[in-house]
Amino acid sequence: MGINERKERERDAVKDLILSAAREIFLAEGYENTSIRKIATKIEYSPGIIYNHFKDKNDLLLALHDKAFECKIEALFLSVQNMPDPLERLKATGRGYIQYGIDNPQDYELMFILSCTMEALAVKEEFWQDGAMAINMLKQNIVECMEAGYFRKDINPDEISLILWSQVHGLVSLHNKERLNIYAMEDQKAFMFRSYDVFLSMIQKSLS
Amino acid sequence: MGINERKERERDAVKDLILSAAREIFLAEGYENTSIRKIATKIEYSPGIIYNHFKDKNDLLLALHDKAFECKIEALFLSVQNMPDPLERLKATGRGYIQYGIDNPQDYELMFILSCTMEALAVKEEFWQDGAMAINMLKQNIVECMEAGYFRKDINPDEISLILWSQVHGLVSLHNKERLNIYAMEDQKAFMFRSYDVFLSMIQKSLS
DNA sequence: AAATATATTGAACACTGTTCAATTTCAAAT
DNA sequence: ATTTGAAATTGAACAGTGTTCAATATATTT
Repeated sequence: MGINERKERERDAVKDLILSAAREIFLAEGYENTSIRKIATKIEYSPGIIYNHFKDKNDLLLALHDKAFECKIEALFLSVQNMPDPLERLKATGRGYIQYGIDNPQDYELMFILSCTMEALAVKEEFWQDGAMAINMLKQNIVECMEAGYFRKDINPDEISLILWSQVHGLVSLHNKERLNIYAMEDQKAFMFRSYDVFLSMIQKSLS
Repeated sequence: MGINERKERERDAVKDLILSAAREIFLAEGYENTSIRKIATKIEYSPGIIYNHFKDKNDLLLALHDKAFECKIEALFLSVQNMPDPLERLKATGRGYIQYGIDNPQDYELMFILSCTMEALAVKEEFWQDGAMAINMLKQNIVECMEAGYFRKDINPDEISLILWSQVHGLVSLHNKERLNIYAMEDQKAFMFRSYDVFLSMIQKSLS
């Protein structure tokens, strides 16, 4: 039955069309300005079509979230995978996270700030697997730092992972939400990375 | 001219009426569900009245932001003001910040996450003075820790203040936005505070 | 009592997410 | 070739949103 397969392909094509139009609008105009009607107009379909492919708007945004995780966060871990030194890898991951976060504020919001994505997961009674996966990579890296002798053996990887994640998330989100303007710095981003490096040296010193 | 003063009082009374109704709805239903019409209905006025007192919705939310800062953040610094030991004061401030943030997620969003407040300030070409004030208190506290011998003299208070702020903001915002559910902990809040204490001990050890 | 100034209204505009009966499209069965 | 049935698609409708503004009501001054 090749016909059913073709139909399924056509269905998926429309879904992809919706998603890429949504992504374009979302990146250009942000969460607040991404409307069902704008997406529908862009792909020259009726607004109703979107509800044949997604339960609601949150569900559509969750699909964008998934794509962002797939493309970017996984790429981040891949890009440092070849670094043999676990501590250097840990440091580079954080720097890459910050850089990605400030370069892609819309995606970052979707993944780590907006409630709609977590609500869409809750409706489907699903777990935030993308997030869990990323944190596991981080914890694994911390364990490797312990095994390599960089970190004491009596530390708790869960706690350290939360400290590291909170630090970089704090930096990115305060920056993206314009809260760092109160630091009258000539180069705000350089100030962030400098502070992150200080943080890293504190980690290294106190955990060794 | 007592009449003009009375008129001004009446104007302010309506403004306060709007603000307290807005605050009630905002706290109960959150940012997304706080509408001009809901506020107007609650105080039994026409929707248009709000625009006699506020430029737009962002401006109204900025007024709520100001109140939240006035009531809570200033209270936080006051509550620790009497602690003679600067390091203990610094630690307590962070703990108080986290506690306030997770106890008052709506206010926290208004102050440190939402863009609407910073946009309202930008329109008025104003500076985020509330934020700057709070960070200055923090920096002052860090300087006192240096003077008391807790911290090395060669550290940069700006960088350390950003590290401290990012850490607690990261914890609160990840928690409030449901991102910490991936840590399958029996008591998530206890895990946060435990991690914060580990962070503090790291700070203390590495900066001394 | 008339004129002025201010406060307040509520309809209108252009949007929003979502639903659903009606329509179109198209492959399968007769 | 025509009917049947199922799927895809539509677009109007509903209830909501922020915002504007001419019209109205209220209160003060002349």
